[in-house]
Amino acid sequence: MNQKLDLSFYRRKDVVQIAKDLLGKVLVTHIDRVATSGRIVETEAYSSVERGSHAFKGKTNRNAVMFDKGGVAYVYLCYGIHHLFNVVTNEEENADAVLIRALQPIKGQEHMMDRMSAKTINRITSGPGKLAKAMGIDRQLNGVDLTGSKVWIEEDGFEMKRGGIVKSKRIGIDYAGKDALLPWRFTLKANSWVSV
DNA sequence: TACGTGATCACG
DNA sequence: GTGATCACGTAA
Repeated sequence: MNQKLDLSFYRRKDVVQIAKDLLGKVLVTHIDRVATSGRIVETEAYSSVERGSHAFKGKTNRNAVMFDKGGVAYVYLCYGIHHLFNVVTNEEENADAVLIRALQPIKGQEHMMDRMSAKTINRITSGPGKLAKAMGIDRQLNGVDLTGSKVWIEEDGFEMKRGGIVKSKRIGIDYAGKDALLPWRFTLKANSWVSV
């Protein structure tokens, strides 16, 4: 049986390290009696002390769960269309989070294709909006406990290769000025499921 | 490159 | 109330 990541994983202080550690882990959802899972191949770290983060300007209605204790989901609607799934980290009032940007499908591929109205599985979870839809994630999961029964992240014995992580700047946050240049996006090297 | 889409937030 | 903005995806 695979091992769910526990609260001690999420409540560490170094969100950049957590973003790296999440690569190779498996995101699992059980939603509407449908089970899906996929290996995490792309993440981005967000810290409340830099302009790229939703929490930079303080607590608002939307970002409130980012200020919770680590180990809950932060899900919000982006551009009126896409749900984006984040993992809240660090201790209470330290509003750090990791955006999950791409997965390699493992379980429930037929269901993912249904949800996406897609004919093939190809690149169906390569991007944060797409993977949320394919996994059945929406704002109902905002604030949900990541050690519960709807959504969690687990280990399955997958071994990360040495030197297998590529870092780059984060996507789509040009408004953050020089903070947009921070190399806080992490991908699995040469993995074809990474987003474009 | 351009734009749909709707919640959210900072103004009054 | 109102308007600008947005951690995307797809089409062209």
